[in-house]
Amino acid sequence: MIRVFIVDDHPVVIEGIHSLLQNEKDIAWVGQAMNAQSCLGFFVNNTADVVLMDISMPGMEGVELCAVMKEKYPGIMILGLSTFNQGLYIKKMVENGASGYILKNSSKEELIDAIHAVHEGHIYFSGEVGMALQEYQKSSKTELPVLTSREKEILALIAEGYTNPQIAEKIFLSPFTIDSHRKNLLAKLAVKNTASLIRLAVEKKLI
Amino acid sequence: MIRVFIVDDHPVVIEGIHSLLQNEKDIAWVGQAMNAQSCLGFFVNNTADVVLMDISMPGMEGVELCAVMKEKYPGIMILGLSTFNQGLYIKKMVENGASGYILKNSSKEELIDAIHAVHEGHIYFSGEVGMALQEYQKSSKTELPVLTSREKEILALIAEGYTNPQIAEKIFLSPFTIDSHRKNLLAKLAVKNTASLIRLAVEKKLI
DNA sequence: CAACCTATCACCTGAAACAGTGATTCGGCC
DNA sequence: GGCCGAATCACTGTTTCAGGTGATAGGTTG
Repeated sequence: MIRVFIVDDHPVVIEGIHSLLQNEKDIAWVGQAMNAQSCLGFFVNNTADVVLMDISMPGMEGVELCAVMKEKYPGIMILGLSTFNQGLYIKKMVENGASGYILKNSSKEELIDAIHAVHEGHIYFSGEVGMALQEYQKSSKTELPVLTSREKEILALIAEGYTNPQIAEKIFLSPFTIDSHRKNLLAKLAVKNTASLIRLAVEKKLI
Repeated sequence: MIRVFIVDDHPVVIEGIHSLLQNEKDIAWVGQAMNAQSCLGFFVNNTADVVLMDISMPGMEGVELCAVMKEKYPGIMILGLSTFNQGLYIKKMVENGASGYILKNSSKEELIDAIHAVHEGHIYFSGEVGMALQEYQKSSKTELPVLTSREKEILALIAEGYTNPQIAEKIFLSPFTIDSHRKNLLAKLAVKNTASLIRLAVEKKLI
């Protein structure tokens, strides 16, 4: 028997999901909350196996609530729930401990599949969400200028915290050369200092 | 009928999985490869629905092969397959387009569940893998010194590419003050220059 | 072969970052 | 009330970075 709790600020959604799950033999409805506070209040004296959680709520964001819940009760599996279908949000939810993510307009079957999957400890994304996530990952990589292998090498060393003289010594080149490559990196990636350079490099996974 | 292809450099694994899937009514075994080249060769004139792919292969890494395959044939779903259970690899696979990840010692049921899930476009991780992934995400956040709100604010502005004088002007403080905060950031995070600072900040998601 | 890109090296100047030291104010806490 | 940390400001050096400009050598390719 899987004990399910739901957090959503839309009563309609709570009702809808409640009725969808009503006749499921192995799913028990243990409670509901319309905001983060009352959700946290519930879990002081109660528990659940799976929490369906809206990511867009007033006050505390779903993302934050997710992190707090996982911190306090690591055993409770969280299934993200939203009308949104945006890669960024989904990624953040997973980074904060959610075990899955489905859209509110999912079919009954999808909902129940997802609840079972996360309850068993799996990570599960419904089809549409999975697509969006991969699309997002993809888009965050494209449209980048091509760096030469030397440039990538030096970029990596800069990111490691080495200065130009140190890099020069390390790879047996003149400090002037390192400086040239560094300037080319700034120009190619259209940034104006080391800080933006490294940020871009890490975010676009160039290193 | 789901057409399954497998890439793995261990014949034993290919055989094992072949026999596991042999009696499945809705799964068709369309071929196998023991390295990235022969895999790519196969898909020139053939296709499949799901590719089971080892992530640790000699020559081209599974991670790279995954990226190439997804680039050429976005419709083919890739299911990572390994004896490893390390968050970093798993994350990289997903970033490169894999739709799921299971361990080679998974049960028959898990394997078949996973194939169905990714075929339907879902993203799916088996229990052990999901745990490892979340554990990894978690570990990448802990053990960090506490930054004050001012420090976080200035860190964010540095990451945006602003210099000390610019930040000073922006938040109405003396450039000396910004410099102090900056030094505190370097000290607290135990790094020695902007490059390492920003790298750490992005990787640990401080900004 | 000429055009082009890469990788290399060089110099100069000004701006920014880093290192060290120290001081004041303000608020929270025992 | 005294202690502590956060936040602010200040000065002085030294090192590093950024911008500009230019040169040479080697490989690719039309």
